[in-house]
Amino acid sequence: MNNTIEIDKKWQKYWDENKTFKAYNDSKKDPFYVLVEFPYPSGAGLHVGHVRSYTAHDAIARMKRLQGYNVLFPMGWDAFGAPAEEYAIKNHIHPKEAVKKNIETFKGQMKSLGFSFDWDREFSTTDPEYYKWTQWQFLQFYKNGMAYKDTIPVNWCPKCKTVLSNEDAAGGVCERCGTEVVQKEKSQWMLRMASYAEDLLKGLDDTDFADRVKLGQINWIGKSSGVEMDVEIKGGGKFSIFTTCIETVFGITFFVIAPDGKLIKELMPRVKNKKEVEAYINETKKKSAMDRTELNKGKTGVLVEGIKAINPINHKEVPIFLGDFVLGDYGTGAVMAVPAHDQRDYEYAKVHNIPMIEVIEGGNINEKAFEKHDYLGNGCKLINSEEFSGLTVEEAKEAITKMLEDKKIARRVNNYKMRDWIFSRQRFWGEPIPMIYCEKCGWVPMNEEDLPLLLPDVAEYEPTDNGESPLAKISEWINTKCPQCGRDAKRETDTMPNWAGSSWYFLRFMDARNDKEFASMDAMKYWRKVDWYNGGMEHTARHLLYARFWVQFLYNIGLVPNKEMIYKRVSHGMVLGSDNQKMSKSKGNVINPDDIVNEFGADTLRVYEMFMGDYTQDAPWSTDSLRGCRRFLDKVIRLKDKVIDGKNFTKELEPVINKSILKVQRDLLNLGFNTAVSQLMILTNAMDEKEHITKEDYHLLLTLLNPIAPHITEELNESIGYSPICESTWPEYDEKKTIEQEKDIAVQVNGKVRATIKININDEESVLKEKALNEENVKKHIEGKEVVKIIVIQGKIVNIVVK
RNA sequence: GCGGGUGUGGCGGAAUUGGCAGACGCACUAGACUUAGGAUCUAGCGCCGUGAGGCUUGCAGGUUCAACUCCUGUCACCCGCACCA
Repeated sequence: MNNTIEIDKKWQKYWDENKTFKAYNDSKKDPFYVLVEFPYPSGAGLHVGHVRSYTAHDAIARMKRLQGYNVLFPMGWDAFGAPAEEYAIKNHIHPKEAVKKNIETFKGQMKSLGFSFDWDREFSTTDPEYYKWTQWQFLQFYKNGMAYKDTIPVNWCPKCKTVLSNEDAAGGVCERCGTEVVQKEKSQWMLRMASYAEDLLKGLDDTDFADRVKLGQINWIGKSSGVEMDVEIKGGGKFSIFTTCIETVFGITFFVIAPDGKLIKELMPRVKNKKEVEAYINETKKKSAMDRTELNKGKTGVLVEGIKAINPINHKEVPIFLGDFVLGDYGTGAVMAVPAHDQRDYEYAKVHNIPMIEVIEGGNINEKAFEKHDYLGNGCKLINSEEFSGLTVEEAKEAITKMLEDKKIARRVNNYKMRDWIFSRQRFWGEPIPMIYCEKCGWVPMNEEDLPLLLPDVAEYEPTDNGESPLAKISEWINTKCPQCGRDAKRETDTMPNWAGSSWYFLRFMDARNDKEFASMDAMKYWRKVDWYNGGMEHTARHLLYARFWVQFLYNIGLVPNKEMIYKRVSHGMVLGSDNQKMSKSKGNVINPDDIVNEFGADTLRVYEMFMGDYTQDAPWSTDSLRGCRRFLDKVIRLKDKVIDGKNFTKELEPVINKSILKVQRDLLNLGFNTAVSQLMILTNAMDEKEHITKEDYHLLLTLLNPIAPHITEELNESIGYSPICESTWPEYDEKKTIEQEKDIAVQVNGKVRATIKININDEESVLKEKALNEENVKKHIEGKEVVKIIVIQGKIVNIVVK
């Protein structure tokens, strides 16, 4: 059949014209919301990797519709961001033109693959009708004290000329261009995400994310429970440290404070070796995050002369050091150092010749001890710790904490690695932050009714070296009036990060055309939440965390019905090149889905990508295997020649038919797409073995295959005179009929298969024993031996144990 | 270093509660039909062995009538996080 493309087009048109996949907000049916991450519409077009996850969820959506659900399966565009902007800089056109063109390409490709998206809900994050609400939500953050401006050392990418969030600069390297990130002091808009750390952790209990996704979130939040303890400075003043090992407090031989923290600034007047200390502080500033972690593992630092701390537990005088392994923005920016029992402290002490005090038995002061790293939790006992000596680590932890708490010099606290969200970008192509700076009133939010604050049309989009957005050059845009006092004022020129628009788009899909609210509470209450959300593993730390934070905030101010609006999160594996490497232009191993669709048809590509392997694992591309899937579809087409009239299933096919219904519907909901296809092949083969099959047999096969291969199945189904599958229902299976009456089972002697016997499912145990013992080969193997026992598992196996 | 994951034929991969390991497909081999075959059909296809049979799920043990599956130890590879106190 070489009119595959025509068939594809015919049914795509049919679905479009009949609005087959429209989701209704006023339906009496049960809702089911399937979401695939909306793509960034790049110039490269759709990737075969997109096809994998979209087909998988398209199949789920299609089956769920046939099963009577009101399915919401939307698609849109996450179109703010650097690539469109870079394209615009190069070609001197407005990024929105590039975005428009790319969206057209993507959409055309998606339609050619027959994805059952409800296109009536389509939008782009760059639409003013959409980003109006992103800006509006920012104002809610601001008005609730959740957005603030702060001057902090931030990650700065010298190439992209913009600030990056901690998440974007993971590993000390710019996420986008790979350039080493440097630290720069800048005034930035921040969202108080750190204050949601505990809620984001707890909220995971109300979700059904895949384990690896949950772990990704937990790791990123990075909770650690410990004690914050006040330390007096000799001659007045004090500071606090954070530790998770308070039981080692008698082993303190020095303290280390962060060179980039506030504490050293406060102490500076009392420091005797100011020059040395200042030099070290400056040195640290110059170091990028990279230097400070990867390259420079050695423990640099300097003694702070003239200042001594007092160990609160035994009042011993202890020196204070500066060391860049202590971070200014984590914990209190100061640590107690117990070199006898901590790897880092040990290394530092060695470099700076600081004595060590052993306080836990068995925690030898040598490098080997740290390899074991196991004094915790194995009942080791304290020594050299006054009245606490002899207690186990666990007991001492509690007892010392209690004692310090009672004396009011320590508190139990939790610390989190996750920081506040740096929300400013010095780029053109993002949502303008709707804030105005007035000399008299300070930062003032725009009036909500003046939103959206549109991006202006300008000629140049280049970011500037001084760290200002290109918007800063457009004076007619910047200059405005203060909404509060009416005086001359200036707009914020920074824009929002790429993650803003994607933090709430799934809510907008629930009510995409609402021009009064970002989404109505009624619509959100009807859909409840995203039942099933698919996206790449690379987004589990950032996007998912941002989105959950955003939603939790909206929930707390009463704007969404649930604290978690995403229930299940699954992740697909990558489609690799046939050389088992990540697809890339430079490697020349890229497969363009358009080429495949044009040569083999959309259904072949869909079936292949479902069949290629475990959905959650990476899988290499194989054009040979793809051809095999085309052959499978050809076989389904040829099967039509065997169809004769008949309203019932062929009797002998009933077991495999019922089994297939069960397996396909179960597998589609358990990410078992490859085994669902395999079962459909088995069913096809079983039908193919028959001289004739009934129309009903054939219709059943086509219905089960329809979610994965929707075009060809509709065409064949129509050709035997049935009404469209997309308007009919999913078949029911009969549990009883899935069981075969007769089957072959194995007979083992001492666990080794020696024969197979034909049995009836109702055969008694004694009958099975008799049948087994009558087999020639079985007789041979038990001859002259004593039969100890015979294990019979009904309908499965017989095992004869002999001695 | 910490955390997680994965190891099954030539390849992609199957295997509810332990119950015939290798489903399904690819590649390959032989044959049929053919002017032709990248079509279709038939048969074969884990390894060793002519055979009976033996061996086989990274490796080594253990539990069991029975282990890819459970337990202990171990190796290899991959992916996150990483001076977070």
